[in-house]
Amino acid sequence: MQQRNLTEHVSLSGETELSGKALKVLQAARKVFLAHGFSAATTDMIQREAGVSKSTVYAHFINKEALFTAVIKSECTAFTRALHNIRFQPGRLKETLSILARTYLDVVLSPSGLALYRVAIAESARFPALAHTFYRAGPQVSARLVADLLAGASQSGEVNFGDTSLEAVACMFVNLVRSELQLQYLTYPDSPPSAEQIETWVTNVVTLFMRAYGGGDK
Amino acid sequence: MQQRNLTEHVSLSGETELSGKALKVLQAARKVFLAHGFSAATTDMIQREAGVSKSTVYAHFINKEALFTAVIKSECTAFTRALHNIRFQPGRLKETLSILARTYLDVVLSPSGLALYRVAIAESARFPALAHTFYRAGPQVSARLVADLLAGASQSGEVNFGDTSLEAVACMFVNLVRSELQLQYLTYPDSPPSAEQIETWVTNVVTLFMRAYGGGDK
DNA sequence: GTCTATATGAAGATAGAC
DNA sequence: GTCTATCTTCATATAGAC
Repeated sequence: MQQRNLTEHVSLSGETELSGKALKVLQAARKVFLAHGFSAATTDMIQREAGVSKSTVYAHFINKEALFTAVIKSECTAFTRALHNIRFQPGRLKETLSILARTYLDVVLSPSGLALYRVAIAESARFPALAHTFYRAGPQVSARLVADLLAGASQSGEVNFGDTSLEAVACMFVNLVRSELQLQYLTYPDSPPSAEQIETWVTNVVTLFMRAYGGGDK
Repeated sequence: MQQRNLTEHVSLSGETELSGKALKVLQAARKVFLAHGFSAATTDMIQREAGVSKSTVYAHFINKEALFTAVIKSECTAFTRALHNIRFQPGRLKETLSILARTYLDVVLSPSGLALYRVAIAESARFPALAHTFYRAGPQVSARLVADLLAGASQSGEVNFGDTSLEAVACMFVNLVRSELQLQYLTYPDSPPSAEQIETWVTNVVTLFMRAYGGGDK
């Protein structure tokens, strides 16, 4: 455990209580770390952003690493929570996949979703455990969600995956939904994907999967 | 231009001449920046790695930013060159796509390919122009290569893309080939994807596309 | 161009009063 | 817990001799 004597259970989302200034520090750290990454962020920026003094920062977190860890873990938790808001009803697989894809992209392409990806990847050498947490909280959870959906469709005979495992299909789906738009946004941060671009991409991806696996038992 | 009086045309790959120590500096900078990113890398590391003094570094590059820019541009050029080594013959689309996918993954999952991606993304806010260069040199070139291949297959009636544009199909293909294994390697740098994992993934992806678009005119 | 030595500033972290 | 003031280290960059 790398925190100090916080009231308990840190969470940026305010699930739980933390003395006022500690929360301010954590929120400030979130903003600064997500914007600048670990190395380029300074404790001065965080302190200033939080409106507290340096020693208040260090009263709550033993050092910069601990603060970073707290922020990233908290973001991963929030990310997973956002994913679990994705709901779908069985039947009408094509529509369901489209909705799921759009909702997933909403999270992935949100400012904090994008920044979390960037920072987790950038710091994977220095913070390997955080990178693992990120993978499990994001890509892995998403693939699991899609796999559950596909399992239902498979049982009802709506789809036929041939020799490809259901998990592999789910994994391919989430990767394909995410990758190109995310990469474009990461490399052109000033030109976020337009709503039309997103819609076209989702349509193309869903069409690809329906052409390949749709049409039921063969 | 951010370099100083180099003999001419910097290139890490040794295309061209640069006074001995300047090349040493650039090679050292490559190693250090790709390993640590921009902020965590220090000119001390580079100087030590190159076996020269601080002032030798600054005799050739006006500052740390210029050195970083030179390194990343050079890596992007090398990346594109590696991609253009991908050759394929028309006909036998499925085999050709598999070969292309494996060769592409070879480049993307190489230590320098992976590091370039990580650093370009991590520093896209501070060096937007470099991020653009990276996107064009990597993902964009790859998609173009695949599009050219698919155009041939489409003309010969080997495939039918329905309402989806050829460029979109090519883009989806390279993204799907890359994304999952790259992300796994980025988040678990100590467990590179195994040969079997790569083979399975490529098979699944190629199968997906052949099921969706193969079988010729419909 | 290249070196040694150094100026200058900034960053992480702490001391000690309240 | 919180502040102001400060310690210490280290990073970028330069000066000046050869």
